[in-house]
Amino acid sequence: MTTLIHPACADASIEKNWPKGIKKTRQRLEIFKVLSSSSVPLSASDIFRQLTIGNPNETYAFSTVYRSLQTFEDCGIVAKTIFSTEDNALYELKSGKHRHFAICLKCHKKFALNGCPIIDTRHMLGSDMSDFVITGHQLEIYGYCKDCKSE
Amino acid sequence: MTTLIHPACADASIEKNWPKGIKKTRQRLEIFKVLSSSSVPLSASDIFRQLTIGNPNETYAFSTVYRSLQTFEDCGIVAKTIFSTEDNALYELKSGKHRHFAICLKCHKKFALNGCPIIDTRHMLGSDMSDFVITGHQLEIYGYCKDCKSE
DNA sequence: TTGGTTGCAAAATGTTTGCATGACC
DNA sequence: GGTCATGCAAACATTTTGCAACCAA
Repeated sequence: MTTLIHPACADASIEKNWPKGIKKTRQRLEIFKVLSSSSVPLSASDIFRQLTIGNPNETYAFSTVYRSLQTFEDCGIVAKTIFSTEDNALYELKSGKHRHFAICLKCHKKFALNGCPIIDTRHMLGSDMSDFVITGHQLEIYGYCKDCKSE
Repeated sequence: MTTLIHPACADASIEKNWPKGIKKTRQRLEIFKVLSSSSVPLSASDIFRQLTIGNPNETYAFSTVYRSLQTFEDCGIVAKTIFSTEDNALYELKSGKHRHFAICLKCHKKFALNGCPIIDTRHMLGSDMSDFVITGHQLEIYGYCKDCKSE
């Protein structure tokens, strides 16, 4: 269990994006790396699997994954989402611009969409809801992907 | 455990909307009634609670609630949704027009929105996804409601 | 009557927590 | 060295399943 210069530490984006005030542990660095290398949101099990596969001689606990993700979320660098097609939470690094996904109802694969439709969300709130403060929104598009639509 | 003319059976909307081919049991009728009397999606526990409170001398099983909801969903009269602010599934009767909700991030109350923004979802799919077949979408608006925004 | 439905209990799944050990700063 | 994070196991919440008894059609 080496604590020398860990490969993950060499990554410039980690140095730059690491939240202030939280310890840089081997586990958190690895989880961050897994997240940053994925183009779609991952479940805790996805992450755990990648950790153990990628580092067969290290040990990881599921609770560490959950706690690290929670910490990252509290720091504002990770977004937790529950899609309607899954029954568990998925996590992704927050990038500057938020994204939406098209999700296949059969294979559950997710496809990042081009940007975000300019929705006049204000307009949707009735006059009786003029005091609701909008901070964000989530949009998911459902359907069938290329591989599943023919079946 | 009377099986005479049950109050729920007298309700015209149930007679009219009941899916063909599934048995009309006391439990299913009561669950349908709970769903149809709510303006927001309900969890299985919500429904179970209302069943046992509303009918103290009847017995209900949690599994019956889940199985009935699954049956209703299969028949196409109930929609199951998992909102990102909760970690469990919510159920509602499908009305003709689909709805969206504004959800308070603090108290998790849901407010039905006025209709649906006309989103050009097709436009969001890149040219590489021209063979994705869109069947629906889900939109949630997040923020803080009147009672929570000041805190 | 008969197959579908229920209640109960137990299992499966995803997530959280308590606590002693261990690692970062 | 002191504090915070980890690993492990156990708790927890939600949902699913097996099975015998029961009920609607």
